[in-house]
Amino acid sequence: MAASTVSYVLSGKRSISPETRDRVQEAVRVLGYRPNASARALASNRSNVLALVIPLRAGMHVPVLMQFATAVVTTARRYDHDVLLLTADEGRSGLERVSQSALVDALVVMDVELHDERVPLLRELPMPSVLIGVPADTEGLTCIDLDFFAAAEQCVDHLTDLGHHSIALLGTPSAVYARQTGFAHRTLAGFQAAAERRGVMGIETPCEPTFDAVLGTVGELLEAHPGITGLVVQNEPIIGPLLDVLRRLGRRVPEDMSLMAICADDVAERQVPQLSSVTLPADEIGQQAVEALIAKLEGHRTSAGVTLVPARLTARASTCAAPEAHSERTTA
Amino acid sequence: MAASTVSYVLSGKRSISPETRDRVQEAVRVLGYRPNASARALASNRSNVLALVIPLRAGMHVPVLMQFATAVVTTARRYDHDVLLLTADEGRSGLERVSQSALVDALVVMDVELHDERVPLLRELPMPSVLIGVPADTEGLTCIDLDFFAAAEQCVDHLTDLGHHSIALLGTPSAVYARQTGFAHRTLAGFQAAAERRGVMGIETPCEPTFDAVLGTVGELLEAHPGITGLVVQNEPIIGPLLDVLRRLGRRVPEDMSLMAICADDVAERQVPQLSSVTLPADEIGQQAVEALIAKLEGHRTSAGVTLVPARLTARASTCAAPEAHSERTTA
DNA sequence: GTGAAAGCGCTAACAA
DNA sequence: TTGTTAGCGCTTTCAC
Repeated sequence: MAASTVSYVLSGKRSISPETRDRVQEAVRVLGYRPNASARALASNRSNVLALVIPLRAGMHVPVLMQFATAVVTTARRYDHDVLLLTADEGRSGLERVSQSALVDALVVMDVELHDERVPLLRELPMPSVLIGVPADTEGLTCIDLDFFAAAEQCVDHLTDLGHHSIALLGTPSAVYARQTGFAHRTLAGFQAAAERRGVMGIETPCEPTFDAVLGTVGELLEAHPGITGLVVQNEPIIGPLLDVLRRLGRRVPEDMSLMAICADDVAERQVPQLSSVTLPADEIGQQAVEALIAKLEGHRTSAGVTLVPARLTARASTCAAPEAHSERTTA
Repeated sequence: MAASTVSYVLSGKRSISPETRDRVQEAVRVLGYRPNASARALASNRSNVLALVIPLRAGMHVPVLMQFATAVVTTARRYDHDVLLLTADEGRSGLERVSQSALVDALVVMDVELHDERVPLLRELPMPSVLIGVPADTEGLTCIDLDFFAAAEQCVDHLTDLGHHSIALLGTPSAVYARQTGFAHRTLAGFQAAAERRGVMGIETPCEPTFDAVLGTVGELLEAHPGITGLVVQNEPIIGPLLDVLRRLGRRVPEDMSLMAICADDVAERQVPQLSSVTLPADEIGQQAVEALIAKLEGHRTSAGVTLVPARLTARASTCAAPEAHSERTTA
């Protein structure tokens, strides 16, 4: 019984007679044998580890990140890979380190900015990568993300169809826009485009995730634009406070104010009233990211490029027809 | 110039003449040389990777987990280690896999239950580990956690000192108790012990993290025990809804109802009013966990055993003297 | 203070 | 279908 035979039984890379296979498997079981990961990686030039770069920066909402991370780890395990956790604060050097030392076979990069300094590096690295998010120049990259442009459009369309003429986007904290984070920008663009296309007034404002900030932001917003009857929120942590603030301001949801969110379904359903929303399918995106990487690793000729997961809107209890009193036409 | 010389320059494991050292470092810089991680691990029997087992189970609050994870990664990097992310749903087999294949050098295990099935395994594995959390039998283990017993005691003492005689603990979701998660149990025990010691009435109830659940739980609680004037919350996601519910029920904080939380300081400070709290120093705990592991890896004779980070209470705006109207003595 | 050489435990090409 | 063998790229002992 040669060592190579064992190796081949375990990897299935060549055909083995049933008897030998069984004998090997039995021995493996009895001895509790596990191949040494480093030796295997050294010999095969594959570590079977993926790097996941998670942002730990201002304004990122943690539960969503965790949902991505979970999906990535779970999917990676399905393809017999492990996941090395990198924080974005190591920046370029972290990516260089883990790829040049061959610690990992491939990279999943989250929280991509429009002009992300890591993007040129990713093009050069001798290693496949997938971005969760879309930078300005996607040449040579594989990106996957929710179609935030369409998500915002659908929100505006839904509200406009209900007769709302004055709509606001309550966005992410301003730091996120300042960094030119892709998803926030694409949402904003979709919102503006749809408002213009539908001929309704669209106002945008960032919002920090504290109760006072929500109170202040919404207060000023409604003071400056009293005719607003529809709100689109892309900022998970403020959803709770926002509902509270609207109550305090005497605006009932949805009778006086229709509310839409771009967030995970379970978050939308947990609110009172349940929110009409465009779902942010973190599981699906994380899974697709890993599957794209695995395909690349296996040398499949994958059509690189940008994959946008279609936006799916679910109408729930937080949106209804615009109140008559406010339905005089207002144009942008 | 022998390969070994380069190795020694990089590791500093034997003295090198300044000239050779400089020459090597210059060459490394120019060529952008990085040692191959697998080869290094194979030869040295050290992967320089730690495993972090993160729970993704019912009732765990995500931002806190992320804070732990960040602290672990950041600290690990300071000691030149990387972090492999495991989810708790792989259970024992995940730990066996990464340790027996020598993928990692050591383990950080979070979300430990009182009778955790992984604990016996950790004792047997040929690899150091640190638990964040404390199981029932800590023989041979290294554990680190906040002193939740003392945390609860301090909350009760603070409220009792302010003249409150009837106090409730609004705990984690019941699934967390059902799993006998260590931190929840120790908090409960500390709450009961302190209430008894101080001769005040202590009522405990779990609470699910939805608005309706909070409304229901608190409603029933105050109906059954109208004399309650002090609340201790160990359940971060319900803090916002709870403040809202109390407002709806016409109980002002702190005039009618004093409120204490066991949570991260920034969470307490973000509320309106700012909450008196015992801090949950996830950074500190995560950092200490990694440092304990590194010490073990370096063969330091570390006093294994349980390290409880002392509870630190900060009084803020959510607690005050018990209202006169309710201050008739009530005993348990 | 430096170099030479023997592995670390696998995989994969080559032989049979 | 199986065995033999040459590395993979380092670290570390041993010799100088």
